Parts: sequence; structure tokens; C-alpha cells
Amino acid sequence: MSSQRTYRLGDLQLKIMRVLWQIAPASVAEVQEKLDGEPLAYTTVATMLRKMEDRHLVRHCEQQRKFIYEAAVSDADVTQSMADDLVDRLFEGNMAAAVSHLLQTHEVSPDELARLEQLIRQRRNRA
Amino acid sequence: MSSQRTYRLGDLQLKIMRVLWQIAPASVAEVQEKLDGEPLAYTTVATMLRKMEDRHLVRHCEQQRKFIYEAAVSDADVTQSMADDLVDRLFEGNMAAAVSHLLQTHEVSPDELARLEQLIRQRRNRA
DNA sequence: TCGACTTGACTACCGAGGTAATACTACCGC
DNA sequence: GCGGTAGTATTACCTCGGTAGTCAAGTCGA
Repeated sequence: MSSQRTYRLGDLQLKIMRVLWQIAPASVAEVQEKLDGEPLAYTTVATMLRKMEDRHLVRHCEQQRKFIYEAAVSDADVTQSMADDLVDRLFEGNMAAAVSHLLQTHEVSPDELARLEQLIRQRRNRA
Repeated sequence: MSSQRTYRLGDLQLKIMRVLWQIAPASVAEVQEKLDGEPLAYTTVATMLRKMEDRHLVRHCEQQRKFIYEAAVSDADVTQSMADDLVDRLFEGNMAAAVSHLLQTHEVSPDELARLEQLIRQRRNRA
């Protein structure tokens, strides 16, 4: 059951969550190291983690003087919530409109199209 | 041709843009009036419009001492840019993953499914 | 033991979104 | 001409994301 909460994460926050989802409990240094793109100051990552803990996105425990952080919300919940949020904001909740917009404005490989078609067919049969 | 710019609008900004896209040139009072949800102070709307003009999202001209605002960016550009942005952020640019996520986590009516299937088939034939 | 290094705590600062009060100004009707 | 009204300009404040410096405390190696 996905919680009803709405998540709206910034770029850095999302990147951090992704690290935590992938490598699970991690110290600040580990998170910092695993972040791709421009390297950030240690304190930047630490500060962000603290702010994220305030908002219950992550939690930490102490081990040998180190803070070990882990995600407090699931990938699925966050992804869904953020996707929902955008569909609401941009397409007034109309999912089909959103999907068709994506399909119309983007290149999708034949393979992917085939997969999507299959997906939709499954859905239709289930109904 | 859609401009390359990336738009990330807040809630209010999007609402305002929607009003301007719908009713075209409009005074502050008209925008304020057309905004749904909790009524906002006149000055709130005016301030927001000025900030948005700074960022070239809207422009205004003066008519009888009134500011008449209109959108300076198109619905299509903003929608696409925001959708792209999210696909990038959440699905690392993988469009198909995004679409399939949406399909899997939402109710879509049979009619809509049919429309989507048709859309995909068109795309596949075109390729 | 002492200094370098690690790590967390605290603080600061910027920009943007959002909200609005206050102050000024011009016009309109009496 | 005068006061209300409509409208803009100015200013302020709060939150959040993001970035990071400084400081203090603990740790570990020479």
C-alpha cells in the first residue's frame, strides 16, 4: 500500500535517494562519493541529509561515531507520487492525455513500442 | 520548433499560465478572478505576474493604466519541457519506462486504452 | 603525545515560489 | 476640487532547495 503522501524532491534530493535505494544504508561519505556529476562538498551532502531527515525522507542511526543513513520512503512511493503530481499539474489528472503526450513528443524505439503495445493489450484483456 | 529552454513552474505559476493560455490577454483582475481554488489577494497575483515577467514567462502592455498580460511561452513548450524534465529526473530519460509506469499504477478506462493502443500502432507503422 | 584527518553541529547565504500589506497615483463622479 | 476607487510599485516575510564555511570533538598514526 503506497502512502498518500505527496513528495516533491529537488534534484539533489532525488539523487541522494537514488543512492540510498541502490546501496542501502550508507554513511555521508559514501553517499557523497556515489553521487554523480559535479562533486559536492561533504558538508553539502550532510546538510541535505539532515534536512531530508527532518522531512522523514531518510533516517539515520549511529555506528562508531558515524551516521548511517537509509531511505525512509520507497522508490515506488516517491516515483509514483511525483509522477502523479505532474500528471495532476500538467494534465489535470488525465492519465491518458499524459501518456499520449509523451508518446507524441518523444522518440521511442520499435522495441519499446512493442513492449508498450503488449502492456496495453494485457491491460485491456484484464478489464 | 520548441525552444530548448527548461521550464520548472510552481503551482501558482502554472495556474496563471493556464488562465493566460485560455483567455489570452488579461488584466491582473481577470487572472485573479479566473484562478480556481482559494482566492488570492490581488497583490499576490500582481506580484507573481511581475516575477513571471522577469523570467520571460509572460509579457504585458499597458492599456488605460491597466497592465494587460499575455503568455510569452506556449502551452506545448511548457508542457513538454516539464514532462521531459520529470522523465529525466525519475526515469533517467527512459520514456518507455515512464509510460509503462504510468500505465501500471493508474486506472485507465477501456476507451482510453483503445486510443493509446491505436496511437502506438500508428507509431509503429510509421517507423 | 601530538598533529592530521574524519565527522557531525551550527550557521549563513542565495534564489525562487508564494503571499500579502502598505504606499503611491491616477482617474471618475459629485 | 475632493474623496473614493482601481491599479501599480515597493517592500517584506516565510519556506525550501542548494551550497558550503567554520568549529568542535573524536580517532588514529607516527
